[in-house]
Amino acid sequence: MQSETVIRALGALAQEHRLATYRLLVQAGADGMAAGALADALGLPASSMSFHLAQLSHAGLVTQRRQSRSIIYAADYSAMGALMGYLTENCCGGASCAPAAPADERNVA
Amino acid sequence: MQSETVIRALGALAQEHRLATYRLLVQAGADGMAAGALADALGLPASSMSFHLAQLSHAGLVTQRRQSRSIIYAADYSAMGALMGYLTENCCGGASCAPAAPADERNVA
DNA sequence: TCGATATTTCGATAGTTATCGAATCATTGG
DNA sequence: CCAATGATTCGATAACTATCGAAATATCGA
Repeated sequence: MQSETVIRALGALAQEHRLATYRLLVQAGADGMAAGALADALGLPASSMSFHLAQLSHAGLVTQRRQSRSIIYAADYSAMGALMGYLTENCCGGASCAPAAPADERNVA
Repeated sequence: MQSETVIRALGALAQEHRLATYRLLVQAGADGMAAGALADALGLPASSMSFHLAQLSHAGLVTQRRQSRSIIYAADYSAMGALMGYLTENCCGGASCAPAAPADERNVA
């Protein structure tokens, strides 16, 4: 994982509505949730929700698929796993302050 | 860990210079590095470096101590550990996509 | 105390990000 | 094919963030 990718992922999660969105999608699991359902749940106008979903999507944190008129978003766990791996590798110099992640994709940004 | 704290930490790391700074501090370990040394290493003017260090500090990711004329910054691993814990708890609904963290500070943002 | 060194604070400016209504696009049911 | 529904794109605006020089603050050595 490259630092630019990491920065995009961190930046995507570093916003109230997007962090809440991501958490809802994690809870929803593989079924995911439609953009409109997310907007309702968070009390956001559709255009704002769409803006935030685009950020999460661009950061690779969520996937999208169309189901009839709705677009269903779902959390992409592998991206979060990669992010966790990067943070772990770059925290405590790999000796790990929190035991986690694969540990052989060592990365010098 | 509260979501506001999480957002601040994520936001602090979601910036090229600050991520690089944090990585240098992780490598430096407990000895830490002086603000000026960090500025030199990253090729940033002192005032910009100071700005970024303040963000990291405000997010609780680094500690600071004065040593004579210099101010030494060091990575605070516990904050990163807490962040990792939060992300893990809120990723895969705690079932963990990347096995990590304490796991009993369950948190509903 | 004075001058030099290390850092932070201030202030101006440029760039980025968030917000949200209106317009547009895509899909479905009748 | 048309109206309705679900979502995105556009455009304007407000808010926040980054940058960096100059000025201010703290510490040390002579």
